[in-house]
Amino acid sequence: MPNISKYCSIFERCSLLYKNNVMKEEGICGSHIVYFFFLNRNPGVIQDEIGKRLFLNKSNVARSLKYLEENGFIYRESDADDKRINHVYLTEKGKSLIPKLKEKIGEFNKIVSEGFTEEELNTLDNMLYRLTSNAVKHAKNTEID
Amino acid sequence: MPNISKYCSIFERCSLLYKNNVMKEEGICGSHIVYFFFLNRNPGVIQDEIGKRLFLNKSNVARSLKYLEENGFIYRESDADDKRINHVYLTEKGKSLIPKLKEKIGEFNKIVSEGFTEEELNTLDNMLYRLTSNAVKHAKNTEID
DNA sequence: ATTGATTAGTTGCGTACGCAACTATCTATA
DNA sequence: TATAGATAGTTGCGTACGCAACTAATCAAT
Repeated sequence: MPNISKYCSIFERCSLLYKNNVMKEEGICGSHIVYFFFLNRNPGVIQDEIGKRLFLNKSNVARSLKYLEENGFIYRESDADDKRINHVYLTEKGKSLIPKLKEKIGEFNKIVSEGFTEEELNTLDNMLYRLTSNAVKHAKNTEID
Repeated sequence: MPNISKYCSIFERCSLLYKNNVMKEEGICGSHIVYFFFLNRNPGVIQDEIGKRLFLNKSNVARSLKYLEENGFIYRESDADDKRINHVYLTEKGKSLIPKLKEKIGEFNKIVSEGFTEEELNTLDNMLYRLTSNAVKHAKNTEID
């Protein structure tokens, strides 16, 4: 596997550049997109879980959610039984952004998957899941989303 | 391609964590490794070219090379005909680190490629090259290494 | 019930990165 | 040969990230 790591690294930088550009007009950063999708699928999830599933340090989760809350995209509710816990939800404003995000990400996906068959993309997705699971397991012994 | 981007992002973070850990004792950061390999293959390359091939902003190239030079891993020679240009080379100290780096990266590769056949890894490498080339071409219209 | 360990979340600090503005050169054209 | 534009590299600034130390709350074991 001569260059897998390098390609992931370069792809990730390109990806963030693209996302930052197209999301600027929505008032969010490229790095926020994963939170929108994750919260859309998992309303009420707690911060700690977000970090574990997305393999993000909880300090980054705290900072990103702070921004998203201050700008009205999400809200947090303290758990009734355990006051340490915050449940996180998309606001209506946050939910209303989902289609736009999907559209923009779809455009990017179309660009980078040029020349790939549907089957190849599924294979790639599956391989990257396995590769990343191995890496995550080795690093922290957790499961990714 | 539901999650390719997310997996690349997570994999990249795991990868950097691992590299930073194992390279600490060598006095370099995980992010420096690509420079060693690139300079080993391309002695005398100029900074601008490094940035283009590795898809790194030239400001980062300048900063990383400054560190590597100050710590004796590389040296730079001004071009005889064009004083703007720096040719970059590994020093003996830098070259002597290459086998160690290969060994450490090899260990990481072994971990993350658990469960993959040789053929699958070649397929993955090829697909990631194509994916990343598409992304890079779209972002900057350059070729990666 | 008290106290020590654990857990969720926040914050300060350091590193990696991109962008824009800058300097110093080189090139082209007039 | 002036001078405007292009090019290689550097630096200041802002963002994304991880780590470690912190607070507040909960749990467990006596």
